[in-house]
Amino acid sequence: MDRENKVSMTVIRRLPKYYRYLGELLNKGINRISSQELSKLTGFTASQIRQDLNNFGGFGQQGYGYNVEELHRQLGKILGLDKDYNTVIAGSGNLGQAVANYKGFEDAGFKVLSLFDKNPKIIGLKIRDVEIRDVDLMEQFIKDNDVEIGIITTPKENAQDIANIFIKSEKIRGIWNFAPADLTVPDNIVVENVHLNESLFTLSYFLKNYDNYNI
Amino acid sequence: MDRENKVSMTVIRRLPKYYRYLGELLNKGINRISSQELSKLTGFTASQIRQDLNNFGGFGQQGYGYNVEELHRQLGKILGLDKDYNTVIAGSGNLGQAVANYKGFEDAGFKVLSLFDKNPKIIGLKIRDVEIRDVDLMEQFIKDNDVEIGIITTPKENAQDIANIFIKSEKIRGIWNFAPADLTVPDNIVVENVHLNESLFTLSYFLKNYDNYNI
DNA sequence: TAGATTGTTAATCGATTAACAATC
DNA sequence: TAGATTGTTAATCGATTAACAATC
Repeated sequence: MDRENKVSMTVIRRLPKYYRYLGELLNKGINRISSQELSKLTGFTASQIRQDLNNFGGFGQQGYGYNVEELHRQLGKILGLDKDYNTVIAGSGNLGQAVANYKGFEDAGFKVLSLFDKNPKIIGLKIRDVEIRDVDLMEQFIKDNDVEIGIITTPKENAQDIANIFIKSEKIRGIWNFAPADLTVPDNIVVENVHLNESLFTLSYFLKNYDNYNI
Repeated sequence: MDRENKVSMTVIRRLPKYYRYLGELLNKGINRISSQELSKLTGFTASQIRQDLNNFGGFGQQGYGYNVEELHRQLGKILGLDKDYNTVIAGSGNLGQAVANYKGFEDAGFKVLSLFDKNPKIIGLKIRDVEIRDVDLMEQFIKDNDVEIGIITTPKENAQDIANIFIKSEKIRGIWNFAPADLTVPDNIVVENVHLNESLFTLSYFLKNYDNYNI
């Protein structure tokens, strides 16, 4: 990683898509790809793809292109997918359970150690071997189990309180926030938001303004 | 809406956030806000906020700022939230159920008429008054009920097949896709993706490369 | 009126695209 | 070697920020 000039957010947000397509190519047994072919798959221009990748190093070879397996592994490393992460989920409703069940996450090295909730009716239940515990036990659990990532799937009213517990634990380095609220956290904690409302409203915008965008 | 020069994607993606904060201000009974105050809330610059809003018209007043209620309503209209939408959910696992249960969507005018699945064990169940039906009945259901939005919460293997049913129905105008796959659809259908993997991988990137970004 | 804040133009900054020499 | 395709520089395009006259 180049410490001098940090890579821009627009580039970083494209990396997971490259990674996904390279994984699919790998599964198909394809072991070589050019920026032009990758352009057809991803919809980004070949020029942009080469620019993006060269932020991290010269992974290609003139006249040949890129080795799929090599590039996939390199991108995985760049994205931090070469290690495992312990996570907990705060909020054990449908969304929390959906995240806990999502096979793709475990495959990528994200391990859900426990769910938490404040509803006594569901505390003690198990979701795919993972127990739902009382949220009052969460801070200690995080400390005891070296949990690095906290996932918030509570209603928005409780999101900041949960974030505060994460902060207080002094173990959580990243928060994956599904609540439609902007969290206040110290500088050393990374927050990634999944704001479903905002996504749906964008869809709705394009439905309404369709005529302006397609002809 | 200005038919001449269409508004850029970067602007559109900020609108839901404005809308959310204005809604919160409205609930607090605040009826006036300046671009500078809105800047403090949203994190966008005051200049950018004024630029963004002026894509759609002059909603403010010199020396005063913006009327919260008026701006909130205008943004709702711009985002197409001034009407209701009928939706169906294909894939009735945890994620589909989570979406069906999400109170905020119904409040915003998105009505889930039915869930669908191919698993006989869950067909017939009800999620909050909404029945899970056999996916084989989906196309006809969409036609019979004027469904405009199709939501895909199936595994990625089935996502394109579901999209094809949506297309075939000739009623669906927008697809909200939660499967980690890029769908192929005709030009007249809008697709909005929620790629949870990509979001999580971005978080993971920043955890790994934290040192380059803070200090 | 005086003060505040918009709407809008101009300047800057950053991201994308084009082009091509390097080289496998 | 000839052809293909990268890595990288330069040109273009678009988005953000700064500045300020207009005006409530």
